[in-house]
Amino acid sequence: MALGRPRQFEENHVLDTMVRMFIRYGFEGVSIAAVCKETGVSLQSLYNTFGDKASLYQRALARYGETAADPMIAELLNTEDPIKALRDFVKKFELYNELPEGGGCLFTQSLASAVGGGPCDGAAARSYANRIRKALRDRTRQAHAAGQLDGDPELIADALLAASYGAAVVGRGGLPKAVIKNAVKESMKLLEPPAKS
Amino acid sequence: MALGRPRQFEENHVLDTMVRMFIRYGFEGVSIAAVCKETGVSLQSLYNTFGDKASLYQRALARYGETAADPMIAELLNTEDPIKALRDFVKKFELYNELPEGGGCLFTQSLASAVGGGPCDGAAARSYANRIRKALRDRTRQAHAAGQLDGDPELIADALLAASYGAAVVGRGGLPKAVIKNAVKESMKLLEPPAKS
DNA sequence: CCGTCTTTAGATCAAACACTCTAAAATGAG
DNA sequence: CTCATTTTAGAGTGTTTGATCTAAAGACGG
Repeated sequence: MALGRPRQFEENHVLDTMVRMFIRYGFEGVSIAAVCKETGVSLQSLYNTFGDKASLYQRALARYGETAADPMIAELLNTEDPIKALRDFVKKFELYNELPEGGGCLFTQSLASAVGGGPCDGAAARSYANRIRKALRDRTRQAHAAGQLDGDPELIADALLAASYGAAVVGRGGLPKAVIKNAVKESMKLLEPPAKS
Repeated sequence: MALGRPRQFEENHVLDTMVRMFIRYGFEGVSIAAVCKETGVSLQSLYNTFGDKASLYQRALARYGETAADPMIAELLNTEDPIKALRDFVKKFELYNELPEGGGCLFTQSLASAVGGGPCDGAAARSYANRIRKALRDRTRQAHAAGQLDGDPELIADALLAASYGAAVVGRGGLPKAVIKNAVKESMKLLEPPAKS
């Protein structure tokens, strides 16, 4: 049977552009017309491909998870030395000091502004948060078992999770760069080995 | 001379309602018509009193600072024992676990979603962040001088500042309550006295 | 009661919004 | 080529938006 006219755009490329726009302007701040102009995709094609605006936002969230969160989780889980994995995770907070204009973390924004039951529900961001949390717990438990970590692994994991959202807000908000730098230093203190007795 | 017809609303009461609405729905998610319906104030009166929507948002930010941030800063600065002041500050993070539906911190939301140069610029939230930061530094320095604090006071102050934004996001986003609880416990560890040698 | 000033209420406006419709363009199958 | 199928382009839908305009309502000084 006939396949019809082929698409003139790449789905993932369009999604990446939408991710950037949603991060910069938020769900309500991005109009469908603006997406068309920015991506060059026609209005009807957008609706054919992604459905309505809420679905479009969900697709962007999923794409952001694949391109931004998944690699981070993978690195956190795959680095052999658990304490090194955790320190690398924390070190990355400093990237929020180098955000381009309008840059940031889409999940953090979604969590911070999601209205319950609204069109841009934060369920996707919450799901990823729990995955990251689980990964952090795995690694802190391993580091603890290896004698590399002082204190309760689960407490430390949650402290790092919360700190990551804090860094995202501080960086996006344009607070002094020393804030993240210093917060990273203090988070690193949570990842020090037990004092020798 | 004549004073004209007196107002049928209290400015601060209207602002408080708008603060609640902006926290819940965000800048773009609140329509002027919705504000009129919610506050009972007529459209023209809103424009006469507050100006356009951007000014209205700025007024709401200012009001939020007066009612929410100022008392917190005051308590942080006025509690005699510096280490107690800091611990009370951190303990309050747990309030983000008890947010009403659609509740949250307007400053955190503003920092996380402010678009540069847009109508809802994050300057007010940034200004308050710096005030809180300064207050935290003052108190950590005092605690350090009093021998109540181990580690660099400025680093600890920034770690607490970032942690507070993280807690706001975690609470608003509806992550498990253990996250904030555990993050608070770990933040408290930064506020422990030096080990006796 | 009489002006004068201010606040109200409601109609109104142009622009932007999410979304749909219609028809032309572009491909593969037969 | 011809047909079936899909994507495209662009006009057009009704609604909502932020903001303005006009006129009535309300309170004070005289």
